[in-house]
Amino acid sequence: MLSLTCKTAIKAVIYLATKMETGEKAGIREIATFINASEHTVGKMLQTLVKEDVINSMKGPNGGFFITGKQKNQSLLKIIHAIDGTEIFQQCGLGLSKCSATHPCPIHDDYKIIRDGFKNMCQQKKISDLLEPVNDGLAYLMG
Amino acid sequence: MLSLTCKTAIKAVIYLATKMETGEKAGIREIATFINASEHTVGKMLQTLVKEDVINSMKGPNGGFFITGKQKNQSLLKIIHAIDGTEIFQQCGLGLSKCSATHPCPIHDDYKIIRDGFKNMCQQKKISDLLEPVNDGLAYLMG
DNA sequence: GATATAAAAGTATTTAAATACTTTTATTAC
DNA sequence: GTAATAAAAGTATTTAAATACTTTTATATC
Repeated sequence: MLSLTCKTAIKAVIYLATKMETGEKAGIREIATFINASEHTVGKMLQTLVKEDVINSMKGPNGGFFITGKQKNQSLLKIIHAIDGTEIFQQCGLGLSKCSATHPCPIHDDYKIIRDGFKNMCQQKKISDLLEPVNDGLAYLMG
Repeated sequence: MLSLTCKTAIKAVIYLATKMETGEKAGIREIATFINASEHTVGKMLQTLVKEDVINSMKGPNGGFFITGKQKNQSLLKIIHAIDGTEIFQQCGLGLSKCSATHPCPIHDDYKIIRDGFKNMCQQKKISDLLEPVNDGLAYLMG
């Protein structure tokens, strides 16, 4: 459902959030290493997140990417929309282009329940929620 | 989550099931047209479904693809496993290769609930269940 | 058994996502 | 203001899925 880049984005933002406490910025290479992803993919993806105001960046020496306290309260959905677009939770389970309640595919209602459940979960989970288990060593961003 | 080919496969099998009543076989072109998919993709995909005993085929004049009454009682999951493999409902929501209860990603538990719910739905739905609304003109395989 | 039909099988191309590379721009420190 | 640093931006390549094309095999009909 989510693209690989989107999953990478979520991990990168959580990583930035773990750095927030110390006020440190993180560079592309550092982030890519920590979440075990391609530097190039991470670089491009971070650019998008900056444009969409999910995170911030500074160029130059001591520059890098960082996140504010306000941004830490953003939901997972915000990241997903920034990377994979806003249509992602509308799509038909069988790929019909115009699937709807009045022109449903055979699994329309059942799939909608699952898809909406996933969307709700992503809407409720804030970056700050996901950060805690990582900080406590109870959850991981790689491996 | 499911590949495009897998969604095509599900629609193709439902279409074959609608033909079962009359005992007719359906050719690649007919199926592809009815579910609005590429003939080539459909051809290859049907070969896989035959190998995996999800459907049957006969070569030669009056040949084509067909499904038996027993096969009509197969679950969606059977089709999904045949096309996308059996690992598909094990995968981590953030793409970690070794995500587990003892080495979880930050959304492990929440994602597992969604993923297991989807799997259960696919396990419970039989081809025969999905066929009915299509036969009754209440659900569609294209559009 | 020759012919026609339709799937099976094998190979090639296209497409979109992911990854890689290069150049430009902004910022800091000296 | 020069040099160094790091992101931004633009372009190119790789990869895997999807799609397309070609040849072979099995079956039915005459």
